Amino acid sequence: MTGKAEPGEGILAHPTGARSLRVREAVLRATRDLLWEGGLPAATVDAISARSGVSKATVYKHWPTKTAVAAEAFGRHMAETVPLPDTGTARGDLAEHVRQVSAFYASPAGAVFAQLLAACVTDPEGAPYFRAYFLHGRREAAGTLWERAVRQGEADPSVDVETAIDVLFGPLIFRLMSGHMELTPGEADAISAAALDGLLRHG
Amino acid sequence: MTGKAEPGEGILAHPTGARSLRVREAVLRATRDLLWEGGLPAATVDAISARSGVSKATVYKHWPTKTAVAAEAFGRHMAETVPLPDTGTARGDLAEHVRQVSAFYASPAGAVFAQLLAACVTDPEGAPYFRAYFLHGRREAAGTLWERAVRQGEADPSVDVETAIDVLFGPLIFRLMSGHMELTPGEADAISAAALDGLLRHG
Amino acid sequence: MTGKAEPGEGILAHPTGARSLRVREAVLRATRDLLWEGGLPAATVDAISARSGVSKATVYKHWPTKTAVAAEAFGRHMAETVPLPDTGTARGDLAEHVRQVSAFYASPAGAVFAQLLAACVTDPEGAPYFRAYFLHGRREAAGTLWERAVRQGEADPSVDVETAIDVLFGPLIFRLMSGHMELTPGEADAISAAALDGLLRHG
Amino acid sequence: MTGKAEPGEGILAHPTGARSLRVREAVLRATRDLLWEGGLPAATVDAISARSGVSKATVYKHWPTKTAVAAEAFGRHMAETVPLPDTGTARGDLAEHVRQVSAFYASPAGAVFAQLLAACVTDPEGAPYFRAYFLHGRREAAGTLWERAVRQGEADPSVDVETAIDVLFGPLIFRLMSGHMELTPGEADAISAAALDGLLRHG
DNA sequence: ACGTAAGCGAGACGGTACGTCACGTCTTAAG
DNA sequence: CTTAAGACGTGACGTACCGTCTCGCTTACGT
Repeated sequence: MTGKAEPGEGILAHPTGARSLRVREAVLRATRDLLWEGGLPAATVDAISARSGVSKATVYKHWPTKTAVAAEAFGRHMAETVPLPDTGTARGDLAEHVRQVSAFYASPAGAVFAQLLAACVTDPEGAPYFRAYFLHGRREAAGTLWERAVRQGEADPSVDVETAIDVLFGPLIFRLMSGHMELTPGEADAISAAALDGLLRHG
Repeated sequence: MTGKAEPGEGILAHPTGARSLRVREAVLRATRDLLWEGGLPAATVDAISARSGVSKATVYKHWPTKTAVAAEAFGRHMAETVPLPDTGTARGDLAEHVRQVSAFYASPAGAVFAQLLAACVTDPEGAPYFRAYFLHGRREAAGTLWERAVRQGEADPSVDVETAIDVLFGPLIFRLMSGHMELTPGEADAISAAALDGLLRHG
Repeated sequence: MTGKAEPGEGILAHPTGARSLRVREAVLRATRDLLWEGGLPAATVDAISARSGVSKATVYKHWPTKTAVAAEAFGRHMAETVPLPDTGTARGDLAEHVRQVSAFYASPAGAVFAQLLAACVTDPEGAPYFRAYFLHGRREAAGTLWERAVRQGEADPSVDVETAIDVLFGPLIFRLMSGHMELTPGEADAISAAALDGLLRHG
Repeated sequence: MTGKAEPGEGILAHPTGARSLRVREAVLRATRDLLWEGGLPAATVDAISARSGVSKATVYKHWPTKTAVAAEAFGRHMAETVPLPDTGTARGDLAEHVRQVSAFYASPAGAVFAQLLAACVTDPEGAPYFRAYFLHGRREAAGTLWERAVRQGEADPSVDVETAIDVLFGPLIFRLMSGHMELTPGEADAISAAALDGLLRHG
C-alpha cells in the first residue's frame, strides 16, 4: 500500500522500503493522537517528529506538508468507521446518512475535519491527500447509497452522482465552516428533506 | 454608525471618535488592496500597518484579529456588487443567482473568500466579522430572492429560508473548499436544477 | 555605547533604546557563559536564546550572525584582562607579552579564540565584530608596547606597527590554528627572540 | 602505497585493493573540482558523493571526515606547484618565497586554504590530513630553503627551522585568517624584511 | 568453477542547528 | 488619551549537512 496512488488523484509518492514503512506507521499514529488531543493546531511537524521519534527532515521526505500528514492520518483513522445505513427505502437511507454525517461534523472529529478542509485552501500540496485519504472514501460510500437509490427507482437517474452528493452534504459543510447555523439532527433532517424533495413545489 | 452591531452577531465594537474613523478607513483600504494583490496571506498585520500608516497596536485596538480586519475589508468592498437577477420566474432567478455566485467563487475574489472562510475555522474571534460584514449581506440577498419565490407560489413554503440558502449554495462552497470538482457554469446549473427539483423522482 | 562603531570598522549597528540594552546585556552574558562551558560549538543561537531569555528573532535583529554575538561577548569578557608588562627594557616587555599571549592561546580561552578566528573565515559578516571587539583591543595594547619601544630607541622605527605585531604574534596563531607545534613558554621565547633579533646573522 | 602513513603523522589508513584505488581517485578528483568551484562549503559530502559516483558510506570508509577528504584533495592538487626560488642569496630566496606564498594566500586557492585551516580547528580528526597532505610539503620546502641559508652562512644557525618558518609565514596566515590587513606583495616584503632583519635595532 | 564474503552504490534516516516569518503584546514619546 | 514607531517573546516553519544505517548488487577471491 505504501506510496500507492489513490484513484483519481495522481501519484502521492512516498519513499519505499521496509524502514520507510516503520516511519510512516509511527508518524501517522503520532499524528492521529495529536489530532485527537488538540486538533490540527497541535499537530505541528515538530510535535509529530518528537512524538513519533521520526526526524523532521524525514517527515518532509515522505509528505510535502503537515496538512498532508494530518489528512492521511485522519483518513486512515476514519476509514474504519463508515457503516452504511439500511432502512429499507432509499430515502430513509440517504436521510439517515445525512443525519450521521451531520452528527460526525458536530463531534470533536468534525472540528478536525473542518480544520483540515480549511487547511486545504491554503495548502494546495496537501489538499490531494485530504481528498484521497478522507473525502474519497466518504464520497464513495455516499455514492454507493446513491446508486442503490437509483437502481431502486427512487432517485432521479438524471442527477449526476457527484452533484447529488454535493447537494446533500454541501449544506452541512457550509454550516460547519462558517458557523452561521447549528448542526442538530433536526437541521440535518430539514436539509435532507429539502434536498431530496426539492426546493420548488411540484405536482 | 461606526461600531454598530450587525443583526444577530452581538457587538463588534470599535473605538469611536474622529481620529478612529480615519484610522479605520485607512486600514480597511490598505487591507483591501493587499487582499486584492496577494490574497489573505499577503494581508499581514505588519503589511497592513505599513501600507496604511496605522500602527499595529492601533489596529489591534479596533479589531481582535487580522481575520476580522480582512473580513470587514473584504465585506465592505464586495457589498456594492450584489445585483439581484430578475428573469421573470423564481426558478430562473434562483438558478441565475447560483450561476452568478458560482462564477464569483471561481474568480480571484472567490479565492479570497475561500481563504477567509478557512480562516474563520481557526479564528473564532474573527468569524463573526466575516458573517456580519460579508455572509450576512449575501444571505440576505438570497433570502430576498427566496421569499419572493415563495410569494409567487413557485417555492415550497415549508422550507426554511436558511435551509433553502444552504441547499442552494452549500454545494458550491463544498467544491470551492475541497477542490474536488470544478465550478463551471454548467456545474452550477446542474446543482441548482438538482436542488430545485429534488434528488428523488416525484410524480 | 550601544551601537557605537568601533574605530576603523564601519558601523556595527544595533537597535537602540532601553529595552535593547537589557537584551544586549542578557545575550552577551549568556553567550559568554556558553563559550566558557563548551566553546563556540556550544554557543548556538538556540542555546543563547534559551539561556538569555531573549528570543532568537531578537538576537538576529541585533547581530547578523552567531559569530558576531560570540565575538562581541568574548571581546567584552577579555577586555578587562590585559595587563601590559613593564620589565624595564622594550625587549623584555615584548618578549614577556609574547609569552603571555602564548599562554593565553594555550589556555581554554585560547581554544575559543581559535574557534572564533576560524569562524571568521566562513562568516564575513561576523568577522568585523571579532576584529572590533577583540583583535582591535589586543593589537592596540601590543601597539602601545611597540611604540614605547621605538621611543626608547630599542625598536627599529622603520618597521610598521602592524607589521611588527604580525611578526611577533602571527607565529603563535599559525601554531594555534594548525596544531603543528606546541605553544609552550619555551617556544614562545624562541619565537620572540627570533622575531626581535631577526632570522639572519648580522654584524 | 595506498594508506601509507605520512611522516610524523601516525597512520592515515585507507582500505586497500584495486577497487579502492578507483574510489579514492574519483573522490579526490570530484572534491578538488568542488573546492575549485565553490570552496569548502561547496564540498559537501553529498556533493562529493554525487559528483564522484562514490557512495557516502564508502567515502566514510576511506576518510574520517569531510575535512580529511578536502585536505587530501587540496594537498594533492597543490603538491605539483611548488617551485623553489633561486636568486643567488639566501635572503633573496626567502623573501621571494614569502612573496610567492603571500600571493598564493591572496588567490582563490588561498581562500580554500584558509577554509581548510579553519576547519582543522573544529575537526581534530581531519587536521592531521591537512598537515600531512598540505602543510608538511610546504614546510619541507621552506625548510629546505632555510637549511640552505644556514649552510651558506647567511641565516642564524641558532634559530630552529620550525621557528624560522613560523616567523616568516605566521604573519601571512594571521592576516589571511583575520582579514585585518591585506596581503599585497608590498606587505609581504615588509614582513619578510622585518622577520629577516629583526624588529630591534642592532649594531 | 563457483559460492561467499567483502566492497560498493543508492539513498533513507536521526540529529542538530540554521535563519525566517507572522502573530499579538508591550514600551516609549509625540500630539 | 490616542497614536506611530517599532522592539519583543513566542512558536513554528522548512532547509541543510552531517555521519550512520540498511539493503541488494557485483566483484574477485578461495577452495
